Amino acid sequence: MDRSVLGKPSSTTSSGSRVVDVLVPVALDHAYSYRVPRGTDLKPGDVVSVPLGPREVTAVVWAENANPDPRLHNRLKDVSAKLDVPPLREELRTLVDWVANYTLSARGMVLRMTLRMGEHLAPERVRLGVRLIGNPPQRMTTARRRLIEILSDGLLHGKSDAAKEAGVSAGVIDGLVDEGTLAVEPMPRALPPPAPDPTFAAPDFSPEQQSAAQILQQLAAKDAFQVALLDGVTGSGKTEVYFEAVAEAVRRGRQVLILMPEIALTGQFLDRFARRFGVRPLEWHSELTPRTRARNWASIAAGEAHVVVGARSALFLPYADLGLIVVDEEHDQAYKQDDGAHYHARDMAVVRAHIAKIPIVLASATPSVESEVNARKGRYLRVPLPSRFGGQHMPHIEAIDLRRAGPPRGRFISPPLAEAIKIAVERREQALLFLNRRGYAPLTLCRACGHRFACTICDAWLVDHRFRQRLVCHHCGFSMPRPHQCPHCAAEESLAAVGPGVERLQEEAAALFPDARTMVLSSDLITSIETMRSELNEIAEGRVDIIIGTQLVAKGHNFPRLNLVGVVDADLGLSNGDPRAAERTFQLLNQVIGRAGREQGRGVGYLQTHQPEHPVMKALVACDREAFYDTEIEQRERALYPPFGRLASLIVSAGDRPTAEGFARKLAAVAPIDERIQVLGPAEAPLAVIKGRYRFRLLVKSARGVDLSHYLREWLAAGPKTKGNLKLEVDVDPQSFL
DNA sequence: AGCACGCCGACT
DNA sequence: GTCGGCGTGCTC
Repeated sequence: MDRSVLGKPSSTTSSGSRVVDVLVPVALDHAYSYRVPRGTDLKPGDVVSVPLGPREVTAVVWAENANPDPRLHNRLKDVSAKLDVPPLREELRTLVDWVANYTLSARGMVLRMTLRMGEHLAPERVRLGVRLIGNPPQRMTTARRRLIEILSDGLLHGKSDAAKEAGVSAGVIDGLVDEGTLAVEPMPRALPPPAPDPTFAAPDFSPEQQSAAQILQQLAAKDAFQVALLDGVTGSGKTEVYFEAVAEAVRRGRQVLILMPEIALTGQFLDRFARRFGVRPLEWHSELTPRTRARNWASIAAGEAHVVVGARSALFLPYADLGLIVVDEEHDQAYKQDDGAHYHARDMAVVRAHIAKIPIVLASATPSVESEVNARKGRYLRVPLPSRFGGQHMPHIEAIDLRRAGPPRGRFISPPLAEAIKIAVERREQALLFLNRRGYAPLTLCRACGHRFACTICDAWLVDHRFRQRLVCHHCGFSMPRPHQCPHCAAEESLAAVGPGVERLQEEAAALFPDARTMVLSSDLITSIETMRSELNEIAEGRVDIIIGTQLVAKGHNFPRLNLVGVVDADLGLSNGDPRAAERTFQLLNQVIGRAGREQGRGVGYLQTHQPEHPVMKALVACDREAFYDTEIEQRERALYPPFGRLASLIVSAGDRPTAEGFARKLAAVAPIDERIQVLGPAEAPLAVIKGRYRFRLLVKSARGVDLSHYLREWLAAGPKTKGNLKLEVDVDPQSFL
């Protein structure tokens, strides 16, 4: 039969087998075609195993292919197997395509994020159990007797559990099986964990909280896309309020995703959830073991997991029936992923909710300027929680003008702040000193010749880490022992630490308050989520008087006896020329100071600053959030910065300066002309060299409604091709300008 | 992203 | 003579 005459679409090759397009989880944008073995039925979304070059990969059927490319004629391979997991729903496949298109990343790399389950997706290993079925053996030994004793109830015991309990090896069991005394049987599958119970503990709300909770609950009761901005000050009970939306979704039998900045995934939060719902939610973050990861993945896909609390990667999981998304601390920078695919999990969460036609709650005490503008324009539903719960007061905030009341040379705690700490410690309250700088000192120099210690492969100073006894580069991780001699002029013991880091601050605090117990909380001193959880517990139990922390301490932990927060260098984030510097500083300082006075007493915050007249400081001191947003929004609007315009950044890097610069210039020269789009640069990137790679940046700026991704795609397709060690990184909607 | 293939330095 | 460094290019 002549198919072309009939014009009938056909998904069969000349040899008669069907062909499907399969998206493989590698850096490829296009799907590959595979033959479908006879007797196998495959639909889009099915998870399969396919041969790819020399290996087998887990991949997903993306489409039927009626007309396989004839150039592939006999190079088509067969799909190896269809895996026994639920197919990826169309909703998720659309999200993968959408995110890849928007961020200009390969679709295969986005798919990979949904398949992040390790290579452990093999069917749950059947655990073996052992049971007493026959007479005692001919030869009785002490080991055998102990084992039989444990199994004397006639019930099925886990094989390894029984051996462990009896203190014998598995060989003893096998011996008794051969004798007919014991039998080995498969254990029934463990029951799925119990569902969260929406009625487990009814919340005790203030009228204000009640009405906010009611709005969110109504939102969660509808199968419609709607973004709500839950806008509540620190301590207003935001979490408990959005739990009511979660409760409603659970009642309706739908799944809920709660996204959090990774570091905020604390035991405290899980306990709070358990207090409301009777069980802990399912966790998803980078520290899960492969086994747990696979199990959680499967339970999410099967719809057995009801509520998932996860870091940004949890957004791409294959939920069986997602009914609600919550993005906690929606303004947090940690939602932006910058290695590999560049995406903002909060924005992509809104996209997923839109595709799935479900509600989404963004929660924050200091919304991103983007979300604030969306709420002001009515695109998002604002749900306000304006006051603290349970009679708590907002902290009283004061600026300490370092130009007048600064500390003595070489010290960083000003007299007024020191006095306040002294009083707090005497009252047996906690104090927090906040400084967003790891290590002991950000710069080391030689007093004799002025030599400064810089990283050899980055454009950055080496940071003194006294605790580790090393000088460390914060960009590439390079480190060297702290020398005693200047490598430049050979002077002995001439090196001076310049500027403060948290370790140096601890030294100063210990000298000022010798009887106080201090603790440094800094990401480089914390090795895992578990150790962080235990350190936070120590603080919560009151075993620390003065906490000295980097921005790690800003996240949602409750320190019950903390009433004083001192910001050691409030200007730190403002100086780097980044258009988001003011927003970020405002959010960070607001959050840090908000740690004070949450449980008892009235919190006080001190801002050590050289510019008390800066809009950020003024807004913080006056507790006038609106004033900050007003000025910030006005400035963004005037400069056509996001959200009033769009940005993309292209970073060209290479092992040598001329190669990087030359390529960046060639690229800029072929940028298509479009009157709505400006291409700025190339200019040396703010961090001009990282890991020995020279970096140049192009900034693309456009009006709000422009399809920047499309423009970039056309441009890059026509532009020069990268080769050798030349690298081009595209970041649509960049958050950081380094 | 892997993984193989390929072409130049120090060694069982 | 080989082992192995990582540059380059392909994977239906």
